[in-house]
Amino acid sequence: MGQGTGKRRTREEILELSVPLFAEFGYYDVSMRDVAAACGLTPAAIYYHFSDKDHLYLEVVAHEFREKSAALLIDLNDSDAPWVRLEKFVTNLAHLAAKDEVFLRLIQWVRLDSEEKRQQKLAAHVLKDLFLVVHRLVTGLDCRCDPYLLSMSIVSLVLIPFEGRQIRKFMPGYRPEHDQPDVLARHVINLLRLGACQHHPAGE
Amino acid sequence: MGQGTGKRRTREEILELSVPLFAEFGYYDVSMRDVAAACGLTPAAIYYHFSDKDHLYLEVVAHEFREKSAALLIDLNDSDAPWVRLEKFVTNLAHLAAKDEVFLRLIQWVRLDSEEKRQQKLAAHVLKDLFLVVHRLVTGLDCRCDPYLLSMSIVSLVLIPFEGRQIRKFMPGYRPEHDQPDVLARHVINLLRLGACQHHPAGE
DNA sequence: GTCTATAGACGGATAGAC
DNA sequence: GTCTATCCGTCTATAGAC
Repeated sequence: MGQGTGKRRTREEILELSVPLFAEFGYYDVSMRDVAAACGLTPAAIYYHFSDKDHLYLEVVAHEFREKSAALLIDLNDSDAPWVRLEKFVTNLAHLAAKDEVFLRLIQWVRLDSEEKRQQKLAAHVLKDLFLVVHRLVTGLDCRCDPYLLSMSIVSLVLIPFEGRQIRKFMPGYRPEHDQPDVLARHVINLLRLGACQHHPAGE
Repeated sequence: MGQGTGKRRTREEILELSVPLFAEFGYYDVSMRDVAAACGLTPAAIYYHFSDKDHLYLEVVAHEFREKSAALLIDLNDSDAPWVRLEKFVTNLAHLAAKDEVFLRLIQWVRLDSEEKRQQKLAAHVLKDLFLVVHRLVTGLDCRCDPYLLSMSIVSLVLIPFEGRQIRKFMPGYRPEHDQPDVLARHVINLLRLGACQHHPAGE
């Protein structure tokens, strides 16, 4: 192997080791020194691979999304009925959110980004694909709702309970089972199918 | 009026002028110099009123929540039917979220806070009250759902579409009307009452 | 490719004059 | 109460040796 391969490998290692840092602390509260230390390198070495902090951050987020969002499409067969596919997707998303706090927090940081340009890039190149998957699932449902609003609702219903995991423990009515992805997925699916109240006492 | 009143007034002015700063940029990316400049003071003057940056931030968030969360209880009469009260609350929350980006972003910063102690304080003393209001509304609904999960769902459904306002514009299917609080509130209420699909073609 | 060393700006916080 | 002046640490980024 030539040097080119080694260079690429180091670059990827920097990305992978930076992901949890930026996920936990966000852009401003992670210094290039922190990144370098996590990689066992010096700051100067990081600058050899990435022109500046902004480019590093953008690539970190994009890298994490490429890695993780594939898991959401597992088990989604075109042969399944629309509601079955949606249920599988919701369950997959809940499991990803429950397991992967890193992925979840990166989405939050993107939503909060105070630099407009950077946020636009991330929205258009990174988040859009995830949203598109949901949008396609929803349009197959023969729904009364606006597909766009419904897509947004589905993502919100699944992700936000896990985003606020720490906070949620302090809210009245909390029980540990609320942290289980299958419990939340079931709740969301029921809500989407029937609403919050029981209309058919005989059915289901 | 004595000096004590003047001191309290300055202190409150600092709080009010700091709110939009911390809301937009978060804890780490707002310096005491920024706060001082926004108030027309020097950093040393800020330290006369607040012992350190952390205390200032905590009081800023608490102050904003005291100011704004009262608006959510407008029009909520005990004489109304449970579903009417919920609809009013959802509408109020949607309007607050649509109008008041400052309030909305502060909630996001609290959820993302990487300092556990600070986050716990804010969750227990600031967010809890808001959640309690929803929880009480929900328990009056005679619902099939877990009240805790349903409360979380309601808050998510209303707030998150406005939190991601900038991002949402880049997602497929977006139309400007999706930004109107009444449109979203209607969508959420319909979802809660009936689910995403139409079960009663003859009714409603 | 990675290092040491450093420039230059900015951060939180304090001392002491007024 | 608010100021000026300052301490001291950390930040991004670069220059140049190896």
